Amino acid sequence: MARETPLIQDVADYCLQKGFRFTEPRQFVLDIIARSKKPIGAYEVLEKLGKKLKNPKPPTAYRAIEFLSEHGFIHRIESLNAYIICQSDHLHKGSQFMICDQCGTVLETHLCDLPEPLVKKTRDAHFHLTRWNVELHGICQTCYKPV
Amino acid sequence: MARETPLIQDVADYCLQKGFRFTEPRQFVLDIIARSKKPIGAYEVLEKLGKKLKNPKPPTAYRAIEFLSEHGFIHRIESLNAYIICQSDHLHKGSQFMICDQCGTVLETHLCDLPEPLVKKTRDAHFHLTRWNVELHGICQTCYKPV
DNA sequence: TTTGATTTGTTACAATATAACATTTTAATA
DNA sequence: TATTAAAATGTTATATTGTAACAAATCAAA
Ligand SMILES: [Zn+2]
Ligand SMILES: [Zn+2]
Ligand SMILES: [Zn+2]
Ligand SMILES: [Zn+2]
Repeated sequence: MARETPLIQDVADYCLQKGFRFTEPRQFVLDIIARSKKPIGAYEVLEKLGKKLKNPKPPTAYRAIEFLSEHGFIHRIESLNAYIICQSDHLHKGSQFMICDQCGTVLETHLCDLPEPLVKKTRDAHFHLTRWNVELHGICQTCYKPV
Repeated sequence: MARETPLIQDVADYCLQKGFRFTEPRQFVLDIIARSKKPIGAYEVLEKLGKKLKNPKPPTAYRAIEFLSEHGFIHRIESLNAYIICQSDHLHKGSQFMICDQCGTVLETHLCDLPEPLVKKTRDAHFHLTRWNVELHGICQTCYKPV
């Protein structure tokens, strides 16, 4: 398959480097999620995947999603049961998203470290942090209409 | 029904004050979630509810969950599809949880305000924040075994 | 005691996700 | 090159989580 975008190339390189196979389902699912402006559900991915593969079933979509997610190329938005391309150059322990509850747009922001007040909470509780996920809900600039 | 715990009494008072009905499904579901040491799924709530009500169906559990959640007495842990009693005296815009991926225990902590680095992100994006949810994954003190 | 709002009961189904096992692909090994 | 074992996919079936729609009951106010 022809490599279509820089992102596809990046993931191809990553897989080559790490010895993973960048198979058709993985490429197509990455492309589908990357092209989506908003978080996209697994079954919508599956439906679009059907234009590229012959009659794919849920596990095909879910496995590719799992692979891409494990390696940080996409993220799951937990409060939406949906997936979005990493907008912060993958491989980070924490994610933070601003989710517009009106138009559905999601903006990922990157903080290298968890903010100190939260770190303090984990220290106080002797909690050994491995990853974090922050989902901020509200109204985006475009949707916001002051009264 | 007899009022069993201070929490039940608190919610009863709140409902009286606000003009909501603190019906049996709501009381029982609150009690079930409050007694659970760990986040509990809707269908497990439903199963336990079956010991109190005659053959309840999913909407009965989900409606009570929705009510209690809307009014801040319980929270949904998005990454677990499960519900937990509010450990921070309800009515807060933001939640933060430490989730032990080994034993499943969840500890809620309270920050009155979103940490400044995150507030700055929302300001920069002109994002109008309404609520936030922070889910910290890791290993709790009890489960942690240093090498 | 009628009325209207709130809440629940009930049926059916939608949406999301995974278990289990057969088959194929791939690259390393013999 | 033929063999093998790991990785990945195909396929079938099903589990899990959540909701739409409408009828019936409850409750408090008019
Ligand atoms: Zn990212
Ligand atoms: Zn918006
Ligand atoms: Zn709380
Ligand atoms: Zn633990």
